[in-house]
Amino acid sequence: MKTHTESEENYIKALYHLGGDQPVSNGDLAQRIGAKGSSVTQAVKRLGQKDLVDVVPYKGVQLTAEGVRLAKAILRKHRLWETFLVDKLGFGWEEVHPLAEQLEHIQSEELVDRLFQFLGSPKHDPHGDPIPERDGQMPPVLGQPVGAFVTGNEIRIVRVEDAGTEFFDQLDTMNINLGNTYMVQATSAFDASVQLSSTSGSFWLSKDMCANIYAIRL
Amino acid sequence: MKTHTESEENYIKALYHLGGDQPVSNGDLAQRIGAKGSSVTQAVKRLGQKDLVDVVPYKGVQLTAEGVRLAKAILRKHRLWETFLVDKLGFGWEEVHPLAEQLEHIQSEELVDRLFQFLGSPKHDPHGDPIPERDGQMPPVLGQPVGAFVTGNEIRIVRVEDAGTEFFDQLDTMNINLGNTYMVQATSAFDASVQLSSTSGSFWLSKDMCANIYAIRL
DNA sequence: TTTTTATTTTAGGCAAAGCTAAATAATATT
DNA sequence: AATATTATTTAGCTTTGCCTAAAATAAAAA
Ligand SMILES: [Mn+2]
Ligand SMILES: [Mn+2]
Ligand SMILES: [Mn+2]
Ligand SMILES: [Mn+2]
Repeated sequence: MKTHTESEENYIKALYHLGGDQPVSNGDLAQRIGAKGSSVTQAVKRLGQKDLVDVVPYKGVQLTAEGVRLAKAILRKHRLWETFLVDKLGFGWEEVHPLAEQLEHIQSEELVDRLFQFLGSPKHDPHGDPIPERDGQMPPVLGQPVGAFVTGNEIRIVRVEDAGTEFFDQLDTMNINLGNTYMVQATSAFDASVQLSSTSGSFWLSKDMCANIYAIRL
Repeated sequence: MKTHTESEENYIKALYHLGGDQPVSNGDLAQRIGAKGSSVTQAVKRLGQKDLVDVVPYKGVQLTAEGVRLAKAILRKHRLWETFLVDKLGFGWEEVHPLAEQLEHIQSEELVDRLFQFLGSPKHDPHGDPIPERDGQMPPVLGQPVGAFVTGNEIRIVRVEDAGTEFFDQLDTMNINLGNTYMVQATSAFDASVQLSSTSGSFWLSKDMCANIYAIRL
C-alpha cells in the first residue's frame, strides 16, 4: 500500500473512467487529463514501472488489477467526500465535485472507514453514483434515462449525470432533485421531450435533460 | 488569493511556528521542515519572490504581513480539521495531527467557513490550542503549566502540548483529558512533581508531564 | 498498394523541490 | 588580530511533471 502522487492518482482515475479495465488511447487520456500527448506518454511510462498499468506503445494503456483496485479506492473517497459535503455541510450537489477532487487524495484508510460510518454507510453519492465498497465491490448503477419510460409510468429520480454547471442550474430552476417522483404524462415523437407531472403541476423535459436524468419505475 | 504548493505552505507554517513575524535562521527552518539547509535557501528564495517572506542572506527569513495572514489561514484549517476528526469522527486526540497536516492544504474558503459552522464555531482545537478566526484574530492561549499552581488550588485542564506519542499514551493511561478538574494536593520540592486529586482518587504528575499540561484556576 | 493524414513517441527544455560537495561568510577561540 | 569552527550559500545533479517541435508509426484515403 505505498503512496502515490496526486498526478499519478489522477491518471489512474482517468483511465478507470475512460476504460475501466480495458485499454485506453493516449489521445483520450490526454484529453481527459488536460495535458499534451507527450506528457501522457511519459506519465504512463512511470505508472507502468509501478505496475499500475500495462502499456503497449502506439496501442493503448490498460489498468492492471492493482490499478483498478487503486482507482476504486480513490473513487470511493471522492464520492464519500461528496456525500459529506452535501449531507453534513449543506453544499449544493453542483458545487462539490471540484472540492472532492482535492479531498480524494487524502491518504488514510482509517479516515475513509470512519467517514463511511459517520455518513451512515451510504451506497450512493449525492448524484446517485454508486460508492465502491471497502473491498472494491460496486453497488448497482441505478436507473435508466428518463426518455426510456413510457406514458403512464410512475418514476423516481435516482441519478443525474455530471453534465456541467448549466445542467445543474437547470435542475435547480426546475426544482428537480434525487428522490422526486413523477408520472410520465406524454412523450413527444417530434423532439423526444417528455412531459412529467407531480402534485405541484406538470412540465416538459427536453431530450438533452432526459438523457442526463436517470430514474427507476415504481 | 492565489494558490500555493503544499511545500510552500509547509514552509510558511514552519516559519510562523518558529518565529511568528520575527526572523528565523536557515538552520532552524531546515530542522523543522526536515530538509537540508541548501534546499531551504532555495525555497525561501522562491517564497521571497512571491512576497510571502523577506530574506536577508546569512541573517534570516521573516514572514511578511501576507505571509503571516497565510500562516494563520493554514493553522485555522489545521485546527478545524483536528476538531472535526475528534468531535465528529471519534479519532483520538493523539492521532489527528498527521491527518490534519494533509487536510490543512485543501483550498476552499467556503469549505472552511462551513466546517467552522458545522463544528459549532469552536475557539480551541482538541488539544486546547486556539483556532485563528476568519479575520486572523487569535483567541487566547489558555492556561499555565500545572507546575505553576500551588497546594490548595482547584484547576481545570485546558490545553496540552504536542509532545509526541509517548506523552499522549501517558495521558491516556492516566485518564487525563481536557476539561478534567483537580485539586492540587501537594508539590514536591525535590523533583518538582505535583500531586493532584479528584473524586476518583489522587496521583502524582512528574515534572515533565506538568510542563506539557496546562490548566486554569477555577 | 501507395500516399496522405492522424496519432503517438522522442528529443530537448523548463520549473519545483529535493540532494551532496565545495566555497564563502559569520562566529568563536586562542 | 589571526585562526578555527560553524552556518549559509553556490554549484551541479536528480526526479516529477509539464511543454513544444520533430520524427516515427499507424490508420485512412486514393
Ligand atoms: Mn464528482
Ligand atoms: Mn484529483
Ligand atoms: Mn496539530
Ligand atoms: Mn502540511
